[in-house]
Amino acid sequence: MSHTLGIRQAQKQKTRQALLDAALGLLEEQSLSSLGLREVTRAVGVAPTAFYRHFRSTADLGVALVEEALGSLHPMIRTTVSTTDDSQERITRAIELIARHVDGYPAHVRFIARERHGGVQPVREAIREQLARFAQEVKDELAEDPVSEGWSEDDLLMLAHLYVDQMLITASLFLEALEGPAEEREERTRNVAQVATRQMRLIGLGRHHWLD
Amino acid sequence: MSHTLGIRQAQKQKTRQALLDAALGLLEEQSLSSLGLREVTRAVGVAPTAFYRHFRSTADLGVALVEEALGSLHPMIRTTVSTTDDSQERITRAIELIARHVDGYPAHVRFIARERHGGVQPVREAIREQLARFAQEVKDELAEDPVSEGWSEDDLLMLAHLYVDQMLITASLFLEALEGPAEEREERTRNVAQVATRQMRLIGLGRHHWLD
DNA sequence: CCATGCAGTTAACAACTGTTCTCTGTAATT
DNA sequence: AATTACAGAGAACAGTTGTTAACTGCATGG
Repeated sequence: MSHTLGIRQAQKQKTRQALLDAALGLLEEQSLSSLGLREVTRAVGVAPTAFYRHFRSTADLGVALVEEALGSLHPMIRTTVSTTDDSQERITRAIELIARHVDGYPAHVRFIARERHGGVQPVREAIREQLARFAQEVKDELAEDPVSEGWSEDDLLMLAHLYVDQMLITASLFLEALEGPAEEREERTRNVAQVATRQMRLIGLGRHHWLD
Repeated sequence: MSHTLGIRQAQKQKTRQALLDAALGLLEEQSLSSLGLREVTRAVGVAPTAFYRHFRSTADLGVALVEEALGSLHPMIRTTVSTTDDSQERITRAIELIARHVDGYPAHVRFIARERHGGVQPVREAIREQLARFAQEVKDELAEDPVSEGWSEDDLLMLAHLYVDQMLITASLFLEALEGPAEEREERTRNVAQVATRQMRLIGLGRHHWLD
């Protein structure tokens, strides 16, 4: 059903993407609420007014960035949790997946971590919504596990939220490890991985003894 | 050793506090990186240049706010964790303590949650530092518990960080529950408390079976 | 092939920003 | 009582911001 969109719409989406990319870059050293529309267009090399052809405001652009960033996070979380029962190696692999994702999309991870509690209400809302959907999916994934037999829906959801939050915290810590001086970067990354792994293991233990 | 500071210095600290309070108020609907110095002085009713008598920049003010906000959070966390072994009632009481604190200092909680991953590096650093100190204290508190016998220092610290992060998440959720429309506020608050309590219980379970 | 639609431009606006310099009043020191 | 220190005021600066209007060129659909 996909129509090869004309040279016109193609160019439009190209500049739109350029605006998103430029914004994401500028947001490495500030938050969305201080991001100026002119700042973005200047970075792209386009007139300030062109901005309005794509977004109503920077808040609007922020919401679009949420879709993009959590769209890329989406498959990561699913595979992560589907491999996360309690076994040591599987947890290690899940943590590695997170680390790999942070390596691949650091700006996305930073954006979500920063704007989740940031100063722009519509963006917070969008992130909250997406994370709730993630938690729901994680819950469904958990429900299929034999370990979850006898669990109430509420308890499955509370564990799912615990997992999701834990993943975001871990991702943010990996990001911090990347940002510092390059010398001890590897050591810091290893340390984050080690701590996160053990926290996951502890949560997994709690999960197994939940129905006592 | 405390000298009754003169009428001069008293007035100075008064306006300084007024600047901090005004800033905290303005930060309810934006993040620090977009907070203007003029905006703050205007809210206090003081000349823009007066700002420089107290802070070098808004980032500097932000660091001062971290001290204030986490200074008020400090006793809460200590008492919270000292009452957090696994027993059901004690966990419930700890969660209530958090809820009470969020009720008492919502702006502080919002500020920390928002700027922890925010766009101003020195402020992020200050928060990171303070939270690391908290984790250290929690570790010391945990070490005295008989349940922690046989635990390595590293494992105690990783559990401490888990607790601290969990507290911040819970506090932020309580805040969100307060912010919405007043009608179902109580229900949302109860729900947050319930979920947080069970997550704490699960972590407590994992803690007890750590050495298997 | 021509008329229309629309992405992007140019110019201008009032309002705002951080920062500097100069000045004033008064509490504190001598 | 005279002098100093210093919190805060006032005015001015160059630069920035979001938004509006009228425009231009070109891909598109009739």
